[in-house]
Amino acid sequence: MGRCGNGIYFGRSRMTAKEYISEQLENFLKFKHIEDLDIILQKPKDTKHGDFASNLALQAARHLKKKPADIAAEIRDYITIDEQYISKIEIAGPGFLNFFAASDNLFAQLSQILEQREQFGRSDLGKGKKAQVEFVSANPTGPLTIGHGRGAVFGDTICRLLEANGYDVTREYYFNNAGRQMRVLGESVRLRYLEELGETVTFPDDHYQGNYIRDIAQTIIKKHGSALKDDPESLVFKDTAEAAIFADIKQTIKRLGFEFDVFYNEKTLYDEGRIDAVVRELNKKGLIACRENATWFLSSKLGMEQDRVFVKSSGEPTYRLPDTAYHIEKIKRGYDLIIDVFGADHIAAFPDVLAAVKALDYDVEKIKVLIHQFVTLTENGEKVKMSTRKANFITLDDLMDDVGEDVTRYFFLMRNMNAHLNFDLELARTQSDENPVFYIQYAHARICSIISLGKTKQLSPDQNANFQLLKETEELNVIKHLLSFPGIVKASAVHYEPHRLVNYLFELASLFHRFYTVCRVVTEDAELSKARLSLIDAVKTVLANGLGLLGISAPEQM
RNA sequence: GCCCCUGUAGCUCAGCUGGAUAGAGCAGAGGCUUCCUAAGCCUUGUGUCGGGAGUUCGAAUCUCUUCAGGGGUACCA
Repeated sequence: MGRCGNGIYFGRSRMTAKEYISEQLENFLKFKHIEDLDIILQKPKDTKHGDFASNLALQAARHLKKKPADIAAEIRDYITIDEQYISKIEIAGPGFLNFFAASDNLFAQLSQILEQREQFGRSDLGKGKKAQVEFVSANPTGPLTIGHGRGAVFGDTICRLLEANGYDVTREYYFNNAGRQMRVLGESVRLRYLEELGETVTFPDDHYQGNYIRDIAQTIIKKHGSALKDDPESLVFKDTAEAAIFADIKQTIKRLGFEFDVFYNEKTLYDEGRIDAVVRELNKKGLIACRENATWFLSSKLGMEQDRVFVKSSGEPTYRLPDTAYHIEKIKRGYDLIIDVFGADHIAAFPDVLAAVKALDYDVEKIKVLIHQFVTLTENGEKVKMSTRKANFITLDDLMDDVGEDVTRYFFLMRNMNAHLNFDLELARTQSDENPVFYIQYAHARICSIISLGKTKQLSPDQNANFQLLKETEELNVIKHLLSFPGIVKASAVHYEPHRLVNYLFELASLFHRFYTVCRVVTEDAELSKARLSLIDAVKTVLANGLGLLGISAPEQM
């Protein structure tokens, strides 16, 4: 309502320039009896093309059978130029309509940023709605690695973006501590335990090789001595490992800057009978069959390529069955939005699961599956293959030790999630000073420094400063970019693409640095100084708000 | 074989619902500080937007096809 995309506010009016122009264009369409044409107002790349551009004349050419340029002229004459909103309209190129916003009203909006402060950029898009985001969800077999990092940071940032848009968000971690992996983990610990007690054992290749296994064995020795030596069935090994590894994972996640609200154990689904219920209900729909002692989900009846095994002939369910039960359980909890964050290796798993959920008449439209591509790690120009089992991995903690938490988060967020992330370890380690995150943070620190200098001269930012004095191109470019922040936050959330915000902040920092070299802020001219201090205070606000949404700190000095 | 993702400057990548001369960082070359942090700014070169066809006023963006890379296609998760 109050905010609108790239909208620019005008005075006390509740309508933005964009809304005003849209309304005028709608009226034109009605006047001409043209239907099914969308009004598209773009922010032109080139500032010479105004603040908003419309291609309406080009599109309407088909309907009206006239030249686009003539229609554009007709539209221009049709529109009432209310100087509260627009200063002029130009026709350019093949028939674009370029609208120029009235500058006085840019200033009114700038003032708004200083009034809204940390609220600026937030919206109530998801007000009253509950969202649940499931991510990381690594089984507790080892420390979180760089491979998990992307999903972790991406998931948390999605949560932050949803929260900024008014959603009530639950961060959830789903795990399974009962499968084959975990049995191997327990056995790995037991063998190391025996080794540490001086026994000679053969340690199989397919067991967990990492040093952390030995550490866990040591803690067991401290607590139990050699009492478990002849008890190969003891659950102490697995349980101790699970507890230790989970503690480690939680600590890593805390360091990344967030915490999970819920750790959901897959076992719960069995205990509550939800697994059996899924099979029973699907069976009622004729979607279950037994073949060769296994229970099959007849997904081919629902248009899937092939049927899938839900329960193996051994009696053990495949992952698809509990996943189905889990999603149904989440829907029953009453969320309006359910998000799964998966790595590309899970891409094949969800269509069958969603098909099963849908077959049982649940609303799968609420479920959004976000897939992020892999992180390919390179070191010395060579790809590093990572495997938790082989202990051939770099942990997230290692990474944060090397380059810091901020750089870690930034690195994982800066690229589109459906593109592979090429993580160059050497670059992250040795050239971290050149990382763009510092460029953005430096802009923030610089502003803090200037503002404190202003204070020594009794000059402070003021939302009622005389913004009319801001006339330089560099100043106006900064202001216009600031005003598009709410739209970026919204778009980043709606499309689940945090990298849009990353790019936005980088551009803002760039525009600020340019402004800084051209315009001196603190001068003998008190009025102008105040106006510029207020401007950079607004930049600082947006930088801090934006970095906050990415979980990256905004330092006061560097 | 089939499905999904990707292919844009030497390298790493942006490019929003198709729009007006395709952008940034790094790397290369050169410059800027009597003055608010030089972790900064400015100048400079680079493109068959993987190839081909189509849709249209207009395509890096949509459709088809083809090539290349990654992932999936298990009674593993």
